[in-house]
Amino acid sequence: MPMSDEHCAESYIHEDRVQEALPHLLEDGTAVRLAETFKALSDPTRVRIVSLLGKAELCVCDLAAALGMSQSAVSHQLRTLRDLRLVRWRREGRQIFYKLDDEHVSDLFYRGLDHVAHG
Amino acid sequence: MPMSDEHCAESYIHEDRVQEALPHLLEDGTAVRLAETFKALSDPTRVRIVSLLGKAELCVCDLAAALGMSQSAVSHQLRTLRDLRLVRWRREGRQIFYKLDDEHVSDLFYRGLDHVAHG
DNA sequence: TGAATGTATGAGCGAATATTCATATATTAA
DNA sequence: TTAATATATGAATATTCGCTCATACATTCA
Repeated sequence: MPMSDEHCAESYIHEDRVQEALPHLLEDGTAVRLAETFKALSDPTRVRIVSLLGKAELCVCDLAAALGMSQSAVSHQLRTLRDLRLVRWRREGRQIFYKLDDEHVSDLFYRGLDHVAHG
Repeated sequence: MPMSDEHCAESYIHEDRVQEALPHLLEDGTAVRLAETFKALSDPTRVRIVSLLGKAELCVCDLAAALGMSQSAVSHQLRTLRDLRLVRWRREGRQIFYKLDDEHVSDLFYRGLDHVAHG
């Protein structure tokens, strides 16, 4: 599949290398969903929230106090995490408890931490 | 360490739970660096670049052609990946070849893909 | 040297983001 | 019902982001 355009002089500069990699190029939809997943963890506040929720089920108020942030700010970030299914929640009276959705999330979290630490 | 403020009625609503989680709360600097790492993978274009560079060492021109994007756009994104040490590069003549920095990166990438697929 | 090629980068623009503030919703207690 | 508490949310704002365009830089070739 020659795909020449204005970028390279020839159709591909390194035809062989490209043909090897091209089958692994992510589809548009997959790339968007994967990027969204990482984006969920791309903010310091959300990462700190995840570091707590990986260890205990907490209500919004606990999180706000532990992080030293406003209830509103935390709530907004929890919404982001919720929308991307990184956290679960349950109501108990007037409080709502959050925890991580599954081990995929903490897996991802600790892999990233590994990279930061020994990278 | 009581840390009462305007968020909760008492110092903490769930003292025990918080004390369990608090030691794992990420330090500010760590949280920022971890978030930056995830942010590097939080864009569809960068994720697609990584999906290619995980399989072959490619020059900018190859990438641009494979992605159907401008050389400039790809170059800008590679800079982001470079700054965060997710990719390595080497010069060969007038071309510059990029590849993933280490397995931490592809590890992270495939973990995320797992979450998207079987999440 | 000068022209061509491959790559990097700064400015600028429209879109997305994180927080604050004010307010709405939901549950409990009086 | 009314007041209080816990949480959610919309609007506004400052910042960041991804791309385009134009151009600069680096290397090779003639």
